[in-house]
Amino acid sequence: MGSKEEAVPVPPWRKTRKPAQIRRQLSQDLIVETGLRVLDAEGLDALSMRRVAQELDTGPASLYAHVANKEELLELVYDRVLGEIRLPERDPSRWKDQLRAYSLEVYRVLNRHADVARAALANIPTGENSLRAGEFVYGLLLEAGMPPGNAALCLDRLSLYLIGDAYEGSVHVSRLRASEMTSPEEYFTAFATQIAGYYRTLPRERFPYLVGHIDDLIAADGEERFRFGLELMLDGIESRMP
Amino acid sequence: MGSKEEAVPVPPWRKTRKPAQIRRQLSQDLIVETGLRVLDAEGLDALSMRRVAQELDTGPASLYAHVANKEELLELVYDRVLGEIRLPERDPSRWKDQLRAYSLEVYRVLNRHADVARAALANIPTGENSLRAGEFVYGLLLEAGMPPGNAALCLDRLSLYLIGDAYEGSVHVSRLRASEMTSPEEYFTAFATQIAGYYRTLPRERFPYLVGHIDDLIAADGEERFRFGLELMLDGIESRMP
DNA sequence: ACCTGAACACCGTTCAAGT
DNA sequence: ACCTGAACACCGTTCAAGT
Repeated sequence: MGSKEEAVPVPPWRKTRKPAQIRRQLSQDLIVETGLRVLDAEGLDALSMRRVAQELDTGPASLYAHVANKEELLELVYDRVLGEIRLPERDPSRWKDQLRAYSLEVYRVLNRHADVARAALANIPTGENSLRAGEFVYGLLLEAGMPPGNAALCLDRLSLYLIGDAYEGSVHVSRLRASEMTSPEEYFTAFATQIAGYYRTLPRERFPYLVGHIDDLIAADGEERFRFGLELMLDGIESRMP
Repeated sequence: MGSKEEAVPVPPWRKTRKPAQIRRQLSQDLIVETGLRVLDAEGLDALSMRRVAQELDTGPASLYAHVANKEELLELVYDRVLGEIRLPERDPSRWKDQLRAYSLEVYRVLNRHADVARAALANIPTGENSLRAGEFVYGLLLEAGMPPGNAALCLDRLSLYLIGDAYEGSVHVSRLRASEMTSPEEYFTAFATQIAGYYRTLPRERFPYLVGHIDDLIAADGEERFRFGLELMLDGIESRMP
């Protein structure tokens, strides 16, 4: 009879293959969750079907029972992230403030999961949470009195701006990841001085304005740029509000 | 002695390897040109180092003598495309018209090489032609009287808008390519009716505004959307012009 | 300096076979 | 219905060897 001692560890040369009856309990949610974890930790380039499967202790083929293909997985991950967007009660009398707050909320959510924007722009989102956000913005513009056609265009262009900016930001995040730097600030200053150094080597007679204003060109950081562009759009929208 | 007849075709079982002396005459320009050709014909997904090498009748390793890696190749292809942008003489008294015309020119050039935008947004362009375009816009804004800091932000945001829109367009082009449709118009109507059909299945009580205005939401095509967003930005810029 | 074949360490997806 | 191993047809990049 065996003793009641602690179980002996499995010897390393034994391939501890679980019996076929104990199957992995996969599910779409689990796969999406795992995908997001890989995305957050190591970026879009690391997010492969094989990698997600590995993380779930199975082979890549197993995923295809729950997800049509990689594109669908990315869409699902993206919509999961959009679920983090918190929306207030609509108040059309304060439409501009609310649109600004909404945009900053999206900015923060997308930047929290840097690389997800790289997946977003490549697809036409029709997920639950994407619709929720769209309904909020579109409803706000209509209730504030904008004609439906113009409101549709405003929604479309604002969304493009939010995702486009996040995409650009994600490029920097993946460069930060690739470099050995730790803080975003360190990366930002390193990047800015690198650009500035390059600009200083340019022929002044061909690019007088760029070379002459290097410091102005690299002054603003990502969030300042985002806010400036956002105000450009909001002012443009305002001037089309009856 | 051999006859003077027509040369006999090479038998298919003979591997007609050219003698090692006749080396391929590669060059960076040739590689970039070939890359662009593949991109235009079959899209970004088809543009691989191996494919370009194949097109040039050589192995993928040969490219690395002229190009650091795939990223550099994409940057070079992108800047080659930007070289097609034609710029007028700057006339600051007509800055808004000129900025509009410039934007439409960029729109057309980027859409002519659909997928190149997908390569652009992923990199920080420092090429010759990218600088040329930047100098034009920045100089125009400065000469029109805008303070350097604001002009830098306007340049940055306008560029993001142009590339972001082109990127979005390229997604549709690659879907058009994947489908069996021939004309962009056919694709656009198919896409619009598909979206409309999907929206009609949504629960009305949760998304009243979106479901209630389906036709307004899908009415505008790509260029209309682009122009609307452009005017939003130009108006915003104008209101910051002293 | 430029070019090459072979190799390395990866991909997404399919398919027949299992439960 | 769900899961699996093996295979297919691809990737980008490196490296030692050639000229």
